[in-house]
Amino acid sequence: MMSQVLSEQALGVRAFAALLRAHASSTRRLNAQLSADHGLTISDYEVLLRLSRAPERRMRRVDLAEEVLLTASGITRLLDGLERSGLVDRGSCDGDRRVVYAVLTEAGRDKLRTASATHLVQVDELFSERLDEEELERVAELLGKLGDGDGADTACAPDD
Amino acid sequence: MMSQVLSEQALGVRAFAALLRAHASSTRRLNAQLSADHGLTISDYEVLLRLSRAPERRMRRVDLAEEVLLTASGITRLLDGLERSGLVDRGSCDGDRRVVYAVLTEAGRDKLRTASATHLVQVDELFSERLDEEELERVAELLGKLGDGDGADTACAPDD
DNA sequence: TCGCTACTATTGACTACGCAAGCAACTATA
DNA sequence: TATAGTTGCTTGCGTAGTCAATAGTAGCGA
Repeated sequence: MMSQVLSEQALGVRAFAALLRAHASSTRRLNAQLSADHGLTISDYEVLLRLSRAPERRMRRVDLAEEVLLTASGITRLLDGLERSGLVDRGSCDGDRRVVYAVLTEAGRDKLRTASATHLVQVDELFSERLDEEELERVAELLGKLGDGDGADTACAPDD
Repeated sequence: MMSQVLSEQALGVRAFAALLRAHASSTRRLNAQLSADHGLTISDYEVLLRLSRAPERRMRRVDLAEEVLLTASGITRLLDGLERSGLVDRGSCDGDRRVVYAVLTEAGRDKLRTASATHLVQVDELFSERLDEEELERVAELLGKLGDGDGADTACAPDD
């Protein structure tokens, strides 16, 4: 009776295994490239990117955390690093003194621009190497359904 | 001219972003469940699983590392934990004294069996909740192409 | 047999997170 | 206003994983 259940489960379980492998393999490669070329992790990049498209290039830390799927403490530490590198600044919020904005600096914008130039090419190389256009579209769509609830905009290039 | 390049890249880049979100969201949830219910991480589970299906329920550490996409040192530390918990044992290899087998113990088999009972259900719940059968098959296939080269057998249930 | 290179495994130092706990500031309720 | 509950952020501590360096073993060619 267990094996009955198991065979029904095989599909989801197989999909998960494939997800684990695809993620490990692609992030290892892209993270290595991004950090060698620019000293950034993928999460760093994602944060800079979100900030660059936010109004006034700033966001509350909670919101940022939610968008890049980190916890509150994760975002604090990540931003510590970006602040030390001068890519992000802190800004206070009139009207609610609990919140501390993360604000993209000029240096941060520059960094994002130069990092994008190589990173986006590398991402696309990796994926186009293995899937054709139709497949890429489909996999993005299906993975979107597996993401956390609100399928936020997931485009990955800075606006300008 | 940059924007030209960017629009061509959008597909792979979007797929990658979706992969990151889908992975973070599903592993966080499943890891939490697996560790709450059984004190195992997903990697622990994967290792126990591979061992359970290997001849004589044992594998060289290098091979294990490659299968679960960890580095050599990563496997050493992971196995340290499983050894401390008595789920895995060390075995030496006549003929090549460099290699140390990781051997699944009886306790390890039991653990894997009981963990599977809940874990597989949870994995499947998560995925079936969001994708139908045809979609699951398709996403597993596409993700398979993104995995590291040799698309090893990725089934996720113990044999017995 | 001696060295040379390749491979397996481990260790130390480090990073990137997560969780739980805590503080400070806001909101609501009375 | 007091009091209670909630939210935003930070901090201490623990864990999982990486990389670089090391040691032991294997196997080869001179």
